[in-house]
Amino acid sequence: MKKVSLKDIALEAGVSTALVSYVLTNKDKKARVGEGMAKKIREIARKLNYQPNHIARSLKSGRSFTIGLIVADISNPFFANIARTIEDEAKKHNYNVIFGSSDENVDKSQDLINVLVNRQVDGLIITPTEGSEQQLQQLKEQKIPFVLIDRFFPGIAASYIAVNNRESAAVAVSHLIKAGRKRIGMVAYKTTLHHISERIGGYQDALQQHHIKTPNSLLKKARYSHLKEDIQLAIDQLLKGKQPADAIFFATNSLAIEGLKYINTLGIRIPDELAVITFDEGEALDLFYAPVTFVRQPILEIGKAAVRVLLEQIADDTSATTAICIDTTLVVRKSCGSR
Amino acid sequence: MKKVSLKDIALEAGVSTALVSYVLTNKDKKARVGEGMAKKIREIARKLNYQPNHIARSLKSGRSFTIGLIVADISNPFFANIARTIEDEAKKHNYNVIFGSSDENVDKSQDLINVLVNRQVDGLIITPTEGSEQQLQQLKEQKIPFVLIDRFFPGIAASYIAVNNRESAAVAVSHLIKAGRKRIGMVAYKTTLHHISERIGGYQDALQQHHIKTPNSLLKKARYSHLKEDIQLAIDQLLKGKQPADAIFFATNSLAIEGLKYINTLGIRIPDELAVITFDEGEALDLFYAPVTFVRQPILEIGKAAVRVLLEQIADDTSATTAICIDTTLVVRKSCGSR
DNA sequence: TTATTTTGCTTAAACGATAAAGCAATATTC
DNA sequence: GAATATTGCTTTATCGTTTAAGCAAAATAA
Repeated sequence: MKKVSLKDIALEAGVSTALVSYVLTNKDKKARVGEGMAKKIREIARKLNYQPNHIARSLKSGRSFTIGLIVADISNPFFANIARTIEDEAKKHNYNVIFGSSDENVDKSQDLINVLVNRQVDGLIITPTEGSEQQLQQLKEQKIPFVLIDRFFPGIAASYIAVNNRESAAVAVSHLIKAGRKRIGMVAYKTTLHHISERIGGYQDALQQHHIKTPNSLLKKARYSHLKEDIQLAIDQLLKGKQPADAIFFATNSLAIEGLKYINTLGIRIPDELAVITFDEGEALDLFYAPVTFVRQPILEIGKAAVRVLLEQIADDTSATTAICIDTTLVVRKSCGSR
Repeated sequence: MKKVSLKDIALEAGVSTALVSYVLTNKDKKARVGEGMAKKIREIARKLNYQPNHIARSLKSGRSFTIGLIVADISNPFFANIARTIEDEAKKHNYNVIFGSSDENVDKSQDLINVLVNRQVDGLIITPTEGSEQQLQQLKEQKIPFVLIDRFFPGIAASYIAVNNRESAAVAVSHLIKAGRKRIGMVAYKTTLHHISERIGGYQDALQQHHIKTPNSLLKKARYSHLKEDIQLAIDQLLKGKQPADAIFFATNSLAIEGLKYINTLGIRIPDELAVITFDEGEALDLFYAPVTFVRQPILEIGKAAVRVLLEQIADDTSATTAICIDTTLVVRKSCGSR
């Protein structure tokens, strides 16, 4: 059974396809289509179960009503949740989402951008990877609307939705300090990405503000590509010295989960022997025997804002950028001990 | 800066668009294009950074090289992981993925199918919701290729990728029995979906096989729409009677996590007071103080098989269906006690 | 040298939908 | 009754790409 097109309806009604198009896009009044004929066409369309061909429409209109979404990894709960809110929000505006995972890899990111742009997405929501500045620059030159989420490059004027990473990190670390911790370590990614630098900056701000001298050796960085090994090494180093850390601040979800898995195997009790605090939530952190205190990023807001800003940009067509910084909340639970 | 089209290249090279098309789709030999001209065209294309318009191509070819993916909820790790493998596998074949979440809701599912079909996806990978039989029937009538994952309807001839739910459940429950548990409860979804029925069937098979009389009251069903309340009630009922259950088999990931959260608040120790086993993995279950024994569904295989079968079906165009049943593995950890 | 083949390109139609412009026939105005 | 406006539809061009068909000019064969 072939797909039903305007032509089929036109044939059956004995009119031109133009007339059918006018009626089915509800321009029948404007196009002065006779009432009787309009009704007849609608009926035939229903009878044949006509479904407009979105591709043909896109070609004509130059708009695909599709958003491209590039995240680091769609199987990471943080991104999956963002993807979900973006999907929902997009659908409200009759947009669909094509997604891809960059794995924090510049080349994959470029590939994805190419593919999505070739597919004529109307705009992109991107979690940019380290070193992807030129890619964004190119998008700007091509006047393809895009919005960054989770991170951005201070040197590149682009719309983005982010949280106040520095303050949030400082609040988290201050919380550890107020809970009586003296030797606070941090585990971050080895990256130049701004959001991570800011979280590290916030960690250092808080220590300094409370006049806690902390050697640089308590700041550990793990490679994305060797997460497990690097985290284990980092934790070993943090905990096995003469003056072991009494608290660890994890820069993200995945770092915390991987870290806690290892800490579990070491038989170290949280929060008695070690306090733990992290960015991002996750069911794993809820279910942990000492539910982990964390910095909550408002995922729903981020997703909604990203879609809103992107659609504005698509509609506007000016190259003005919008930067949105959203506040986080510290959700205090058991993993930092008394308070 | 407008998008570069074949026309622009043709203009610059002083030839027709047809020639450019032949060259850039590497049909220059077949179409007897002069070597020099081919080279010239390729150079201009590179210089202008020509990117083919995928939409126009799709319109012409009738194929979009896009797969529609409908899952229950993309933010559920199980589906997010499947989505990831489908994305990767699709990309290998130059396909992209548009996704949507049905929330186990028939109407949303129908909406999604309509939207994706209108967008001319070449085929669909679907986690069908309860009551969506007609939707699938309609897809069959429209000759739109689709593959079901996770579940299927025994009454509908369709391609699907699933695991042997019944045996897997029986193996899980037998494991509990061998670990010395006598009163084994189960928490499932309240649904007629086949995979859940099968898991329940497997639970009952195992009990019967080991001649363990178990009242029906130990089988609990939670509504998807009222997960939290229903699970709490179920667990209360399972654990607070005169003869409380000494083990619980959760039919899925989400049930287990929600259940364990509540069990935690009750202060019940796993596995001493209660053994727990579940379908599906998850970081939360790894990080749990008694890492949870679970039935592992080979997500990678499922995703790959789904894409493979779908692409075969798209290529073949016969209405033959392929059903694939994959074995699971029981991953034994701490949550069922001694063994 | 003439006939035939090959080469290198162009023309034109098509995919399905949209929308401006055109054109009769009917209705309204003066 | 002639001039004008309105109605109801069709024609045609367009979006960007593909591809069969066509057509000169050049190369080869007879």
